[in-house]
Amino acid sequence: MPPELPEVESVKRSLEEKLPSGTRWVEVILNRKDLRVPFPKDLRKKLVNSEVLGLERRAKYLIFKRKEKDLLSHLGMSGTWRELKAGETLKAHDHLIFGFDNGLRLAYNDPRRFGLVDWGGVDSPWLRELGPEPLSAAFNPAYLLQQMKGRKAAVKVLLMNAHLVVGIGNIYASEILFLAGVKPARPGSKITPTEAALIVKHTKAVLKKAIKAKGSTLKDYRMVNGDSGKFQNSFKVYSRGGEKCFSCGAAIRSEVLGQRSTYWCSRCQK
DNA sequence: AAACATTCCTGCACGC
DNA sequence: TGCGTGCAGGAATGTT
Repeated sequence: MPPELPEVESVKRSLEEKLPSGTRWVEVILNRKDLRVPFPKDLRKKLVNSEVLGLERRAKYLIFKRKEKDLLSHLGMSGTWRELKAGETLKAHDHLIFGFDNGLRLAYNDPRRFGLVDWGGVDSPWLRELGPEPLSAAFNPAYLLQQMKGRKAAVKVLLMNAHLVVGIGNIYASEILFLAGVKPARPGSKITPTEAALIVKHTKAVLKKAIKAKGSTLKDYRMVNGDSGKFQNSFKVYSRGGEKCFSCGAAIRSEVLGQRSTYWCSRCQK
């Protein structure tokens, strides 16, 4: 459930309140042996009695920092971490349970199992090859323009490429390009310096707004306490195929691009 | 019942 | 030629 950057960031923040630095694992229960990849064999042994030093987010990964190896969690398409209330019975697809010495109990639920839980810090294979964070100074117009140069892939597909920039998925890619006034199918090589600057500006703006709204809940995504995000109420184009553009009134178009449904206004976006 | 918020892998085409 | 890179397509899976 928390697929894109704002959702993972919101999960991280909601979890931080409940997991102060120094909290220790006291319970680790595996209800199956794998998600997208196998759980580490020694997960229980290595976690129990160790401390959570803090939580971090890199791209769409949630990181439990420890003195020992860090623990990574990726939520795939349908993963959630939720707090288990006292006496709460487990649900279908509660694959992993963590208990902590402050009484917090967490369940990782993931029907489709595209998520993963594995060891790994910033230098791990999971994180090593990733591009810059979109909210960092490294993601700037000059960088984006250079990355777009000579590439014939659609700008939307490139924006969703984690080697180029992380954290942008199918929802926010459409939203960003609408605000930037750029058609999603435009080849990267055709992006002008002015457009690159607009894309960078609106990427940062939309992601920040979405984080403030605690992400977008389409169906599964929830924060640790079960709350929904609110940013879905602010979508300008995503999931609005056939509806009127809020800016110009034209019908929002929808087409599959790079195997993902894509939404845009053919009048506002060039 | 086709679609789905993600990522990784394969295979082909192109260019040096 | 051979190699590296970019890009398209497919797969993993359960739910609605």
